Amino acid sequence: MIDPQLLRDQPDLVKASQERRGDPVSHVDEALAAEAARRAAITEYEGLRAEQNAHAKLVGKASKEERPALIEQGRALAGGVKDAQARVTDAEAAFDASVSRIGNLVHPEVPAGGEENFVTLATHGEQRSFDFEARDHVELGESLKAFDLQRGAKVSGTRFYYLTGIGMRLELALMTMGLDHVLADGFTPLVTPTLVRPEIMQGTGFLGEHAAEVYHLPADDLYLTGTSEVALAGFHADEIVDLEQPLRYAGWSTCYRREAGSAGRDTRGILRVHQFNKLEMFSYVLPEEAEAEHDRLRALQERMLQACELDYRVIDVAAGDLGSSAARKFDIEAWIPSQQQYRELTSTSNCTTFQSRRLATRYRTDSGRTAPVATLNGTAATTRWIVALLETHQQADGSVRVPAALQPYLGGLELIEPVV
RNA sequence: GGAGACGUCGCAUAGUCCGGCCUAGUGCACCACCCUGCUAAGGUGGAGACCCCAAUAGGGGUCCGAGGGUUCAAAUCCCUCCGUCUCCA
Repeated sequence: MIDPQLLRDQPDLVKASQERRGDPVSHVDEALAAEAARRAAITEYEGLRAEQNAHAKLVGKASKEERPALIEQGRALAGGVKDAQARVTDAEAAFDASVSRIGNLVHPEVPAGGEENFVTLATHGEQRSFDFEARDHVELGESLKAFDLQRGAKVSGTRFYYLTGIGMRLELALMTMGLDHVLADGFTPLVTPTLVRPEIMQGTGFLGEHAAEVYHLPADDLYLTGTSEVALAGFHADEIVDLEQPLRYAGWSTCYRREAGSAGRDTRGILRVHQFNKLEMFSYVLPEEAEAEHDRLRALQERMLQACELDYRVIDVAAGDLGSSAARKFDIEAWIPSQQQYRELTSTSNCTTFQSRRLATRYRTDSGRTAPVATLNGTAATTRWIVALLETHQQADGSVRVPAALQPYLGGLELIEPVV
């Protein structure tokens, strides 16, 4: 949620941010009007309520003879209070709906424009190509018996798969290597719930524009999370946390995504699937430390990609392609030889205080007040990395070389060979 | 799945039967000061979260797991939900 104080004091700043996102600027004035209406309703209600409180006290102290008349007066007051309270409820709901349409204030350095207007911050490696016919990850996966797509579809439908044999081991190796990286960086590892209550889903912002992406279990009114970011952001909801040291968590969980609206895209293989595993970093820091933390998450991600000997670029995602909670987002995309293009392997977002404001995660300032914390998240490893790994390290004979850093996680295995 | 108990301002508890004296008491912890020759004891005072108005001070409202209801008035009565615990299966 955007800071209402900022909205009031510097609406032009918020409008400019909306503009850069390509979102309607008119939402700002609408939210301002709703905010004013809300405050007016509250002021009116509180005045009436104070009057009623004072009157009720009189009744309590009144003598038997005086009571009937006073109670009669109280009855009249009660009606007014009830009406005023209903107006407050409505005004707050309207304000809530209105303000939730406004995205986080975009960081000044974020490039304007849409998906294609990203800025490349760094590249690493060489966009590998081969002097033989490169196989795509599906072909490799099948010959290595790393996954089984047909049976995945048979059992669960399209975009489901089994990881089999070396594929299953590769995923575990990647996740475990990621875990070792985050542990070395001081993150506390967590296995998180993957079913969450509506208010947590709502609070983390995933029921906004991407509501159709989320699986819902109506019988229990629970949502399946598309990332452990949800459970990690909810972890300290309604708490005042101590940020003497940053709070850093790494959540290991299965993720579920409906992939609504992506019909026809990446239908081959395990690039875009309904279910996968992910190790997700999540940091709670002081607002002034958020940018440094963002760089820290990105640096860890780069170390992971480098350990896997992948070719990649880091992009500064354009304003129009940011999630509503993110002020800035860096994606790291690995080179996929069969596609001759970069594909996202990690993403890290600085949500500043936007996410924590709705979830009511606060810290104590030096002056003793409470203030919303900054939250950041970033991928440490996911199932999708297998795609880049297989394709990048394939060899002419169809075998796949295991990067040195990953070998210890596969019992020292140096080469993955086709199963005949 | 069945039966029951419980959920109070950081922690622990009182209050709930019988609505108004609850502006939610007490202990511990916390902060400031006093006293004390000293990592102790004692004394005095302060202190919650959220919101509104004024914006220096201050004033007001909301919050007793959550949400409804009854009432002039709800921590207290009623309903629904959530959670914790105990026993049974």
